[in-house]
Amino acid sequence: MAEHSDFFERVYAVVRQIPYGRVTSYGAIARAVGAAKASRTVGYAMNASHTLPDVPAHRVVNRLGLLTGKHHFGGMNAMQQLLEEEGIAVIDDQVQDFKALFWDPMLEGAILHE
DNA sequence: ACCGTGACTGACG
DNA sequence: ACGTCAGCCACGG
Repeated sequence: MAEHSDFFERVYAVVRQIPYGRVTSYGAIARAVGAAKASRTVGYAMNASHTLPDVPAHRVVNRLGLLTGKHHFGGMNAMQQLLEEEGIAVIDDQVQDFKALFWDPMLEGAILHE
């Protein structure tokens, strides 16, 4: 009874595992779900994730650490504010010390076994 | 089933 | 290092 596509479910499952105060990239999630080339679709799935409370989409940025999707949060600074609440410094839509805050689902073994 | 869109990424100049 | 182009996958009309 998958109401949503399996692809979406896998994406949400990974995003939910993003630790507090950490961030990851769409590409990293895409690879974790087995679709490395579908990074764009990951963002698409995030757009529909607003219906799910356990999907911290604000912790998902592009591979450069830029808040490319902040515009989809309704407010201009909504995404940035959420990140700063977790102790993540964001300047000019750029996550500071992004490399250190980056959380790789593949490295953490958060991959879902089908 | 075809075409357009998109919260991306990698390669090239 | 920065800007631009093309490729890629999934969803909606």
